Amino acid sequence: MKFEPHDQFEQRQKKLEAIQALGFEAFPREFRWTHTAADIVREYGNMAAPELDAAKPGVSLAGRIVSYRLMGKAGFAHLQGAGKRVQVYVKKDVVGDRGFQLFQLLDLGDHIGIRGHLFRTKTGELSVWVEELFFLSKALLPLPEKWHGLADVELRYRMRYLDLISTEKSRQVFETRARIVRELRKFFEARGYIEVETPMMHPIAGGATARPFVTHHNTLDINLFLRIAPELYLKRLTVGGFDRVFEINRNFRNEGISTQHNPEFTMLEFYEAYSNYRDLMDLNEQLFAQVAQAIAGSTKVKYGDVELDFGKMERLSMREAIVKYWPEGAGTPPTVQELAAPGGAQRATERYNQWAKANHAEYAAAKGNLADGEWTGLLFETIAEDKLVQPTILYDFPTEISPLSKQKPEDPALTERFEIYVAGMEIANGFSELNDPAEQERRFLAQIARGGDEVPKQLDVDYIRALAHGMPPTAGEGIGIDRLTMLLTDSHSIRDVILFPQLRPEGKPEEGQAGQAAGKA
RNA sequence: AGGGGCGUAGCUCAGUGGUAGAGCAGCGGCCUUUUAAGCCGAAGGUCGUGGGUUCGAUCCCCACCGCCCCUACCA
Repeated sequence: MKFEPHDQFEQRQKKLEAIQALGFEAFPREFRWTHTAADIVREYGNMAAPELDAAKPGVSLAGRIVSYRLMGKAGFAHLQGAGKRVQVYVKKDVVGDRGFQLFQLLDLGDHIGIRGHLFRTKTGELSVWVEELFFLSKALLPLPEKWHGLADVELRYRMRYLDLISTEKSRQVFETRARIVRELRKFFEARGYIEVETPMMHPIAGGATARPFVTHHNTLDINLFLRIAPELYLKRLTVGGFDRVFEINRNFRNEGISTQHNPEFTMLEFYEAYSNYRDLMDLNEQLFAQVAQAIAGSTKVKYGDVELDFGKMERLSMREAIVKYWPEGAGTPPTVQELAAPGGAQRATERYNQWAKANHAEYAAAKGNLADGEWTGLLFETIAEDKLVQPTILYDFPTEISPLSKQKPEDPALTERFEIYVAGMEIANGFSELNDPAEQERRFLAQIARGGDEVPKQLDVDYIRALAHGMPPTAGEGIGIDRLTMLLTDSHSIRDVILFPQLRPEGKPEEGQAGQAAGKA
């Protein structure tokens, strides 16, 4: 074992030996505490010095030493637990020679337990008058600098444990994330949903358009894909009679990494039989308002320099959004009817691109030959997506880009699908589920014919067969938990809401990496 | 993948074409109500890596490695 900084590591090992020489165990097994730091602050935070002196409330407390001031024959330290800290005061003539020798051998980062009573110091800080000290664990490596903490973002991600100790804001983000997940479970359980877990390893990576990770099962000798979505399994469950199901778990997509993308990310997916996409839109308005209220205490949430209002959601069809956010100066906006006409979306996009070229605006670059619906999707993403800052339900997606959604009865070019956008990010995606097995097969085959590595190579016959056994009319949706957490914690990088975000492995690339056999690209 | 930025002590950061600095942490000493404790003393560095220019490079140039941001793919 050899870690930087060697000198401090060795120094602390010597101290640990000295602590053992005093008769303390190096790695004790337990400490029976009576109060947490939070308990002490909550119960005695407002008690004045004379009251404390009269009552001398007894406490046993454990925690990590995060500040340490030794002054000859007495000293102070702060013990931190679960983000809260309490000062302790250690006096040689109270704790005795052995106890004080132990105190002198402590370092920032060590865990100790103390028994004593509460009092206030001259300067008024609520503190524990230590009567007995218990050694609990040595930090052989030092903590980050006590005032600035850990500022290097790379170190914060790689050594998250240090970030959690020294950056209170970071702790809170992950506590909030846990509360968000709890609220979501409460919301769905209150509506009669049951939570399930479906496979993460799929023989066919379906349910979304994305490049999958491939792995291999030795005994079966088959390749498997880490799931890109749980969708097709959850819908098998609605066939099976689970009329209201949800799953909160990871998806894996072998694509770019950015402030909004991590290769593994957490989705809530839920399916509700006998409902359609309009029902889900209504449900979402309640859901987002309720979660925001529970987490932020208001439906209005500060995100950067804007205030997001989850109390109401604008609803726009995709074509309406294109018309609404058509840039000024790019000529007359197309009408919804023009966009709906054959070739209309392409003509509008070309018109937009002429303007974009001349004005150095974002260009709508089409890859290959696009169908009408793909043009519509492309144009929307180019001119409107990042304008959708306030929570917006965008609905009626083209059929060509929605292979799992049910078509609108009055217009088969469109599906009953919506997405929720907030702060320019896609947060949710839901639709009336396509449950016609023949139509589903036709769409899958069309996808496969089109090709590309974001699309399965083979038909998911098992899924079609499940549909053929009869799936009730169902609406389903996925919500990105990481992005939702970003919104509710004012975080602007997905890495700040994922405990251990994906980074390049440390050290030399050729050493011991899993994918070495693949060689250089 | 393309563009921009960053990389100096364990941590947070200064700095200069002439052999490297502070604060915190650590070490020795003093200090029994401090709180970014204080005071005295000593220590700590292949200035990301490898080339090049130069009498001389941490600094200038090139390549590579890593991280961050933007763009592209995507949720």
